[in-house]
Amino acid sequence: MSGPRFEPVRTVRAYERIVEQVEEAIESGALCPGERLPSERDLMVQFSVSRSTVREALRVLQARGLVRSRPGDPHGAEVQPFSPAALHKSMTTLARVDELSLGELVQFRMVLDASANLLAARLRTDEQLAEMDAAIAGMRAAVEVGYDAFSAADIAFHDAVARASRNKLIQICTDVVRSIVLGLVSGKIAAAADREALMRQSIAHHEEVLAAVRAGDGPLAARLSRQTMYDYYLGYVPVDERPALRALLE
Amino acid sequence: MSGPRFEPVRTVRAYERIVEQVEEAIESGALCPGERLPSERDLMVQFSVSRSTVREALRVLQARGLVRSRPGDPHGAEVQPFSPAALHKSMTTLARVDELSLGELVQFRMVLDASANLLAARLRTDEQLAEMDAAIAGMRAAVEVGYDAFSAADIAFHDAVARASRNKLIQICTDVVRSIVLGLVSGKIAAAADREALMRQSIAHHEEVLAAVRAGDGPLAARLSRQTMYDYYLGYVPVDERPALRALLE
DNA sequence: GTGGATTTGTTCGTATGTATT
DNA sequence: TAATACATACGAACAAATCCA
Repeated sequence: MSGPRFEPVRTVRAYERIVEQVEEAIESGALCPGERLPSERDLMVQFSVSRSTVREALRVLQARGLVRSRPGDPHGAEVQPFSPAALHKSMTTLARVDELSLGELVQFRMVLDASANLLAARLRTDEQLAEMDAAIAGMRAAVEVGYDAFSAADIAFHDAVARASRNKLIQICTDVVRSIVLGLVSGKIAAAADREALMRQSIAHHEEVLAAVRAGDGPLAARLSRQTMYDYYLGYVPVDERPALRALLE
Repeated sequence: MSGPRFEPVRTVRAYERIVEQVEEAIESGALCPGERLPSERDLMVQFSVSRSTVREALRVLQARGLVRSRPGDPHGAEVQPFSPAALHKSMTTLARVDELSLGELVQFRMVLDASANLLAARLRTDEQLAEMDAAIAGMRAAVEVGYDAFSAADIAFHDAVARASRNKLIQICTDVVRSIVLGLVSGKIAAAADREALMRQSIAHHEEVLAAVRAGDGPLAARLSRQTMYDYYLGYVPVDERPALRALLE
């Protein structure tokens, strides 16, 4: 005796309904960054729930980076502009609990950076080219100063390339994965004995990459960027993971 | 009168301290998936905070996908195995609030899928090759059945390739970005008049890719996979975004 | 700058429905 | 079935932070 096909009911928490509604309002553009949510007391009236429930919803929204609330602020929680912080958080968690290896992370950086260079070689503006020039000049100047300054200039170069790719997803993922990788190895690099030689070699490689980008040769820029990153990080990647990295060098 | 350089104090919420401690316990491996947190009442004793504060912390941990709590469960919140759900959520949010275009998303899929194929061509096992064969057979069988079945088989193929790349980050990002793209266009594809022709063409392309992977020709597999995806999605990408896609076809 | 009003952060107590034993 | 322990949700209260007149 088959009656009407009923669907399983998942009881959804009160706070979750609030999260959904506010999320929808923000993602649809009804609420823009800088605008304010009603106060907690107003929200408990509008949703007809208790204050605790409102607060649990706000904590979730805050964890997702959509709003921020400060004690005593009479204007209510502020809608935040999108930031990759939440993305960064979950990817960092992934790296730790799922034991993402340095090899996998560097491999992913090679993929992203090569693609960014490939696209940048065809889509870059002269202004972006100038930014890359400036970044390499910064790297050169920073060799004497120290690793932190060098790393900052290096980041500026890769950021300029990522922007020139005109793909926001590549930009953001580049940023997130890079900071995770640097968190794992920057200490070791800073302490390396041959640090200065590594820097000089890296600069030379970056100049080759930039020349290819300037010439509009995407495939060459991509290949050189992979090689550059490979050479730079190889020493910190466990031996048994190196073949996988080499597989990207074709 | 410059005194000692004091640093600004950021008052950190009580619930945030709880989140940090539990997060650290989970990410360090002290708490493993399947294990249970103490009950809310025990937690309020251990952290010497109120029930509401404990609950706000649990909501945040739940939003990050680290734990899950059910009403009435006498064992307390359960530590969850990592799932890309949180990653998926934040990337979907990014796509909506930052107005990620379909072109950018498809471009990113092309980058990921090409890299996965490049690596798979060199690292795949015979078993994974068989999985890809089976997936393509499934696609062929599904042409008569309908778009949903076809899409499922298509996903199975790309998943097999991603797994064969042996890079978890590529696997997860592939999964996340694909589901976002499909959410945007699957309705249009299912309703397309020339749907069946598209499917048959897609199958032929997938067979070429697989042949390259089987032959161990990574660069060829990568190039063909880019072309396959380009052809499949081109019709749904706005005209002004198409040049950026073509830039990946070298 | 001061004070008062308002808001968030946090606590406590209570009631209710649910899952386990 | 009953007992127990749990999560969910509510409401009142106080302290600390913020804003505005």
